[in-house]
Amino acid sequence: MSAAPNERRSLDRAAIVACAIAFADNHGTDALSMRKLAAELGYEVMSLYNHVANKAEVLSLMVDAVAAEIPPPDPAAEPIASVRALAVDTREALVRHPWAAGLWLRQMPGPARVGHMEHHLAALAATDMTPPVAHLAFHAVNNHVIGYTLQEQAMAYVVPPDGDADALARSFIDGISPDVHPHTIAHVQQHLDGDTASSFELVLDLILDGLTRLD
Amino acid sequence: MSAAPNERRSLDRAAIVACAIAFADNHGTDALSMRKLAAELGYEVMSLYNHVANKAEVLSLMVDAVAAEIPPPDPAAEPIASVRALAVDTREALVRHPWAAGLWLRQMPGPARVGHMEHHLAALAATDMTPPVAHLAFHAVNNHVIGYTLQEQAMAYVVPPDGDADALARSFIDGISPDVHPHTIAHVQQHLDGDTASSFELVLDLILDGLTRLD
DNA sequence: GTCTTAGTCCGTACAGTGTACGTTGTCAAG
DNA sequence: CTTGACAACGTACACTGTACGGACTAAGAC
Repeated sequence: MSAAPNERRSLDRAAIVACAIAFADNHGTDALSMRKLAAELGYEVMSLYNHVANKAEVLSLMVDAVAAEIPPPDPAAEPIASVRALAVDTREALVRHPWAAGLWLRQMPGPARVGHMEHHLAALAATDMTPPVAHLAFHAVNNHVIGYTLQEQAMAYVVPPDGDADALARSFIDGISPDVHPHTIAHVQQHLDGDTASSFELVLDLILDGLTRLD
Repeated sequence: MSAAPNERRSLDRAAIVACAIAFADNHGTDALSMRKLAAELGYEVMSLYNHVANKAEVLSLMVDAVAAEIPPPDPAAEPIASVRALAVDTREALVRHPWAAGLWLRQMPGPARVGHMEHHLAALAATDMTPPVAHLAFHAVNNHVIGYTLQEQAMAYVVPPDGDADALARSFIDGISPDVHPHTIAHVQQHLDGDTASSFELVLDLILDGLTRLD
C-alpha cells in the first residue's frame, strides 16, 4: 500500500530538519506545512511529532542548522578581520537560504547560534574597542547583516512565484508620478540599471571603521 | 438579535484598517484573523471582503497607515538633520506599533511609504553626497532603523504573552556554559543590567558621519 | 517461551484559518 | 413601483496545527 518503507530515510530530527530546509529553499517557509513535510519524507503527519515538539521547534532547528553552516573565524586572523569574515559568511548563509533572515530574529538562539554569537563577541573583545563599544558593535554589525539581506530579499517576498521582478519594479515606478516622487523613481531606476553591486561590504567597512574610531 | 447596528461604526477601508491596527497593537499580528477583526467591528467575516481584497491587502494598508504617522521633515532644516529626524521618527512609529517592523519589508510600498521614501531620498540628494553614496545611504539608514527595531523587539516575539523577559534571558544564560561561551553570557548580562540605553542614535550618527566622509 | 515496557507510526478528530459563492436586505434612481 | 447597485450575511471548502488513542515493533526480564 504505502511506498516501500526501505526506500524512505528513517525518521529523526536531523532528517526532518534537512527535509524542511530543502523544502523551504524551494518553496519558501509560507508554503511549508507539517503535512507537506511529512509527505516529502514519505511518512504521515503525526509521526513527525514523535521527534519534534511542534512546528515552532522545526523552524527553530532550521535556523540553527543555517547558523551551523557558517564557518568559524580563523583564530590566526586579526580580530577585526574575523568580525568582517563572520559578517560576510553569515550573509552568504542567509543568501543561500532566503527564508532564514526573516526567521533569524524570531527564534530563540539554539546551540549553533550561541556558538556564532560567541565567535562574534570574542572577536570584538579582542579588538581595541572598549567593552561598551564592542557591545554596540555586535548589534550594529548584526543589524547590517540581517537588515541588508532582508531588504535585498524583500522583493522576493513581494514578487509572485516565478514572476518577473524587473517587470514588477517597472510597473511600480509607472504607478507613481514623476512630478511628486522624482527621487523615488530615480532610486528604483538605479536598481534596475544594476549599478549598485556590492554595497553590502562597503557599508560594512564603513560601520567597522566608524566603530574602531570610537572609544 | 445582533447588536444594535447604530452602535457599530460603518464599515469601510479606514475603519477596518484602524481596527486591525488597534488589534495588532494589543495582540500582535499572529493573533489577527479576519474573523476576529470582523467580530471586533461588529460584523461578519465576509462583509470585510466588500471593502478589502484579502488579508494581504489589510496588512499592506496597515503598514502604510503606520508610514502615514511619520511626520515629514522640516523643509527648513539642514538636509542631514532631516535624514536623521526621519530615521528617529520612523523608529518611533515602529516602536509604537511593534508588529510594523516585521511587516515593513514584506509589503509593496503603498502611497504613504512612497512619500516617506521620497522625503528620505530628497533629503539625501540635498546633502553633499554624490548620487551613488546617497543611494547607499538610503539603504544603510533604512537597514539601521528597521534592523535595530526588529532586533530590539525580537525578545517580544520569543517571550510568551505577559511572560517575564528578564527571567527568560536569565534562564537563557543559565543554559549555556560559562566556560565555552563567556562572552555571550557577559553580553546578555549587560542587557539585563540595562546600561545599553540609546545606542540607536549613537550608531545612526556613526553611520551618517561615515557616509558624509565618503565620496 | 511469555510478559512487560518503550518507542514509533498512523487514523481520526477538532478547532481555527482564508475566502469563493450565492442569497438576502436595503436604499436610491428611474 | 420597479430596477439595479451594493453591502451584509450564511454556508461551504480546502487547508492548517496538533491532541488523542490504537496498532505494531523491538528489547529486555524472567
